[in-house]
Amino acid sequence: MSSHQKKTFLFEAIALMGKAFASPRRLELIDLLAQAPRTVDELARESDQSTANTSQHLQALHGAGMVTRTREGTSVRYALTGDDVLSLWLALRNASVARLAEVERAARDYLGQDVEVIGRDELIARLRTGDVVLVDVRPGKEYTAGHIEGARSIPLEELQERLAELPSDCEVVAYCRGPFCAYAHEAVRRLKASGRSARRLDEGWPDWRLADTPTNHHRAA
Amino acid sequence: MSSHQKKTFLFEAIALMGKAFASPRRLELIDLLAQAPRTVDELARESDQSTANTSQHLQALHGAGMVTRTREGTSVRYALTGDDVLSLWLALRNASVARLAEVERAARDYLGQDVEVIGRDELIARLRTGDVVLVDVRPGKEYTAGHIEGARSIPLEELQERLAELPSDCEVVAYCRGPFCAYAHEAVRRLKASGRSARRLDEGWPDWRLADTPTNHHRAA
DNA sequence: CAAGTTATCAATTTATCTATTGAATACCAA
DNA sequence: TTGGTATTCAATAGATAAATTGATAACTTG
Repeated sequence: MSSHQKKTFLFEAIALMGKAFASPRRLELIDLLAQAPRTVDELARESDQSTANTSQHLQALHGAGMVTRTREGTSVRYALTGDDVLSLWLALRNASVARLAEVERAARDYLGQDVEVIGRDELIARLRTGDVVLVDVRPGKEYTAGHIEGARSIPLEELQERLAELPSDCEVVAYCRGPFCAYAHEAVRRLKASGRSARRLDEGWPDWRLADTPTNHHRAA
Repeated sequence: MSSHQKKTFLFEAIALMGKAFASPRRLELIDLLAQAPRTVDELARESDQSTANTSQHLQALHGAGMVTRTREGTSVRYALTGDDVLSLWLALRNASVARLAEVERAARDYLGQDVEVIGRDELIARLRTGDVVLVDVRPGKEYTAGHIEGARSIPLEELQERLAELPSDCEVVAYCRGPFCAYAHEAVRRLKASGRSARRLDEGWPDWRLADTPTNHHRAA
């Protein structure tokens, strides 16, 4: 076999993983799994597609080495294989918004009116001085699977009725799944409508966690 | 338009970039562009495919925001859009070899017998004490487009006849395009066959350069 | 402006991918 | 063992993508 043919096989093998990113449906599944492992059924409901279809996409992802599957009684729980895969997804997400105007437009359209943001460094400083309260507005299960240290969980759905839990004399910072997730945007809008001072963290939990472990993200986990 | 429909549009937009990674031919082009900008004709020759086909793939990459095109007289020069795209490609390459056995196998098969490697940190230390000579065995144009500081250019093709240029009393370290490039492997094998002490650097020029600028690779360049 | 090079376009064929449907399988609990 | 739930399989139709071919357009040089 010629040398160039061998090189062709190599690129074909890499493309096995590349193909996994070619379908919007699969990207949506990856995005959900980036927050927490989930069963097929949960994924199907949350991504609004049929169970059979979801299962097939998950098998495609499994074939590309991007997710692991674990049987749990009657259901099967899928999870991202490791931080290298997570970081790959985040890199794609960030590059696409930086380089494709249509992504930027679609994101603005989905997220609605932008709200004031706070960056990582400022948040860390303000958490240290204690004049800010950090709120995780994702669903409870995702908070349980992992969250920023010092954050309290108030899922967006419960925000309205649990307003009293938040001290009224200090600023609220909300975060959610990431820059393309609407939860934190909506939370800040609601908080402001209730007369609170609020901003959203400009990154989500996966971004925060990866930045916290500054190992080389090119490598395997 | 419903909220979920807007989210669907967002993922469809991101998939525009994801699709770019779905074809082995395109990956080969990206890999070449990761070293240095090139014209359509050069890319077609180096990736061993027709000019028309190459041009079409390049247009696909351009549509995905991953390459820029510049007319230069009678030809058109393509280049990767920025470091975020480069780092995305490296992340895919590294994740695929870590997670897919077929990539690992295809790589081993293409690269042949493995040779001794040296890591980044050790190389830096040895360069400081001066008891090692670093050689860039990529084609001259790629060296010109950028190389590791302190490296000298001896393209693999010329290695045999230029052996005398290398001091015989110190170890030689060779590097090339990256871990999937056969040049450094072959260079080390030839050097050893000539009785030299030689190892290959375990990363290529793009990897080295990105690691040197420890900005967050998730962000745009 | 004519000739030659480089790149792109347009049309076609072939191959691959996606979503849907309905059936089949694996597991749990009674 | 039986019934119920969760997941996967198999088959199909529809949609997309890839490589090839030959023609066209853009530019440079003589």
